[in-house]
Amino acid sequence: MLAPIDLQPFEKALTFREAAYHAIKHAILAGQLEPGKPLVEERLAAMLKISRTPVREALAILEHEGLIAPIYRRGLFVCQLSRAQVIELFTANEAVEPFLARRAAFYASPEQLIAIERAISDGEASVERLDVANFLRSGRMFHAGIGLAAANPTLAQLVQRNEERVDLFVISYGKRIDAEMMRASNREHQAIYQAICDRDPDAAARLAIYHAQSIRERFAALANDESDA
Amino acid sequence: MLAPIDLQPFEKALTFREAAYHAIKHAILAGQLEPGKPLVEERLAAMLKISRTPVREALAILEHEGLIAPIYRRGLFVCQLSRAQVIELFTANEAVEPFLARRAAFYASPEQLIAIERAISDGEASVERLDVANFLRSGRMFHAGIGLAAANPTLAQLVQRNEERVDLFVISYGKRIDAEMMRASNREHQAIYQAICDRDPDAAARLAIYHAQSIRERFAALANDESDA
DNA sequence: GCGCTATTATTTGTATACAGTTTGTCCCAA
DNA sequence: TTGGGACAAACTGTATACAAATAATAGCGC
Repeated sequence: MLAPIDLQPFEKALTFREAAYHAIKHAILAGQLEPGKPLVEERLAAMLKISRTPVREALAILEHEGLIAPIYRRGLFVCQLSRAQVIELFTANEAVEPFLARRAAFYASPEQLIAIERAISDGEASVERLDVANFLRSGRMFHAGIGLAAANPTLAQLVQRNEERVDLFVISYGKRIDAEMMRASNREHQAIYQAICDRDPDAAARLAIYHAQSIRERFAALANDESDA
Repeated sequence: MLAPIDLQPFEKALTFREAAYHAIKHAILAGQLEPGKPLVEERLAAMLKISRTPVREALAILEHEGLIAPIYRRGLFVCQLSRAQVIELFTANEAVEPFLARRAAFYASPEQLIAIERAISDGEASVERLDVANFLRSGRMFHAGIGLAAANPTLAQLVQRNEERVDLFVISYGKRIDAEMMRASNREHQAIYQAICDRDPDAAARLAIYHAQSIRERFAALANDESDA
């Protein structure tokens, strides 16, 4: 329990702060640091084998991103999003994703298309292995790829952060994500990708809206199954 | 030169970090900390009469928001946005603002309408006094008001941050903002406000698009006057 | 045995200390 | 006078130290 977080994969970071930021974020999104659980600074520092100072700076950023939440003098906790918050995120995505998909259909370079395709393949591979964490990660890669291809860093970043927060919700509430849900999502990704390859902005935008809406419906159904709020 | 930043107005903040965050951000957006100028941690700490630790945490967040940028081992600098970056911000706004305006026309409460109206009045008062900093601030208040009324914190926050970064550009490049520009912007704000009051979502969205586009054109013209990139 | 209070342990929020790097300056030589 | 190198100063990035506050625990009375 002392070293589940590894600094190694992020050593490319110049500063300990960046390394801690990526490592902690990764641990959260991989489900290693569970929503609702407290994050003890000293423990994280020990895991990363650094001092509390850069850890605190990383945590300040993650807090600002909405992945963790503080209670004054009591500590930080991995966020547990409410259903209403997730709905709100999806609403935001419904505004932004079609815009990005449309632009991606205009601007995507061959390399960017390959990156998107790779994310889709990764997602499909995850279904077979029932690897939910990797499925979510591939979804983030897909949307990040679209964002990059759309040549609008601001909105791309927004979508990426939204995806992360949605995934956090899935991690806490969505134990029962099944293969069929994953396959449906992958099919929609594939369709968007195809429209972008075909340089068909209208289709890309339309499919992106459809994807955002059907994801929302799938998740609403899933959340309704849970008894609590 | 030792105490231009006052911690006083933000003492409501629980932590020094929050106070520093707000104070530094305020100083940047008020033009007291000029774009391109270095931010020395110890100096800021001295100005705020606190230690470097909470200052650094605040700076980490501001860096993440894109208001300041670091050069490794050389220091932090108030961002100087390029014209391309600003165009990109406007493009993002053109996607998001109509969405928010439309929703505001649905959901705005009477109190929220009053807040929006107050922002407009504040902007109009700024024209008379040729107070650019306050004009910009009132613009941010206006868009923040729309965002709040639209009941979508995620997108509202995005627009607010975009506005801040745009204002940063204005501060560095837009010395020659004239009364006519300010008046045109105010007129467009007024029109959007009216549509929201009339509960006319389509008009609100249309006027928001028009506003975003015409702002972009005004700024493009302004930036083109400058010789440098 | 159960509830209440006092004490101890953790843990945060802030300050200070220290090491390494970069920048600027001064001096000397060509 | 100017170019280069050593030295000094300033500043960042990180670690450690400390105080205040909260949570946990033990002891006590009933």
